Amino acid sequence: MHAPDLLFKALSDPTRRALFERLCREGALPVHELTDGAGISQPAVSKHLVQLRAAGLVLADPQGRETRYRADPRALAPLADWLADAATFWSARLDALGDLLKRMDQ
Amino acid sequence: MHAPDLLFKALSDPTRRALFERLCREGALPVHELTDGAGISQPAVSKHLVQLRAAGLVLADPQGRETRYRADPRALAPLADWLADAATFWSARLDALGDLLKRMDQ
DNA sequence: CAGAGTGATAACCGTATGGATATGAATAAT
DNA sequence: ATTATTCATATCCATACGGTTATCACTCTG
Repeated sequence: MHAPDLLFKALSDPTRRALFERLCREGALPVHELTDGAGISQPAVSKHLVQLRAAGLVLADPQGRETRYRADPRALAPLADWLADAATFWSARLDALGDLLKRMDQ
Repeated sequence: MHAPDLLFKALSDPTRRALFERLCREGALPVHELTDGAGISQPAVSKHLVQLRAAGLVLADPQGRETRYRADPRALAPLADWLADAATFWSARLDALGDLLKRMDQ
C-alpha cells in the first residue's frame, strides 16, 4: 500500500483520530488508560492502535505487563507535503489568474 | 457529521484523492474527461464526486449537457488547522523536553 | 503458587463502501 | 425528429470496516 494511503486511511476514522490526538496531548499512555474514556472495548482500541502503528502515527513501548503508546508526529510529514502540493497547484492557478487579469488590464 | 470527518473521509480513498488532485492541477473538468484515465466507470466517478462535493472539496458547474467540476482548496482549511494543532501539541512537548533538559543541565 | 491485571488475537456480526451494469432525463448534433 | 452524448441515480454484489465477546499469554501482586 502506498505510504500516504495508510496515513489518510488511519486518520479517516474519528475514534482513531481521537486516540491519536489524545496521545499527542497527553504523551505516552497504556492501553487500559486509552480505553477509559474511548467509549469502546479494549480489543477495539487495540485494533485501532494496530492501524495507527501501521501508518507510523504511533509507537508501541512494552513495559512489563502494560504497553505504553505514544504519538510520532513525524508520520504526519506526508500529509503536510500533500497539503503543500495542493496549495502549490492552487497558488500557481491564482498566479495564472493574476497574470491573466494583469494582461487584461493593459 | 462533524466537518473534518467528511473531509478526512473524502480524502481517505486513493481514487477520490486522485480525482481531487487532478482537478487541482488541471482546473475545471467535465465528468467524461475525469472518467477517462480514472480506470473506473462513469457512475463510479459520479459517486466519488458526490462525496467530494459533500466535503466541500469540489464544486459542480453545470454547463449544457456536461457538468464541469473544479477543486475548492478552501475546503482544506480544517485539515491544515488540524495539522497545525497537532504540531502545536508536539512543539509544546518538545519545549517541555527542552525545558526539562535545561533544568537537568543546571 | 494462586489470583488479578493487561493487552493482543480470533471469531463473528451488521453495516458501510467501492465497484459494476442498467436506465432515464436532459442537452447537443444530424 | 431522430440519434448520440453526458451525467445522475437505482440496484445489486463482494469486500472492508468497526464493533462485540471469548480467550490466551504474560506479568505483577498477595
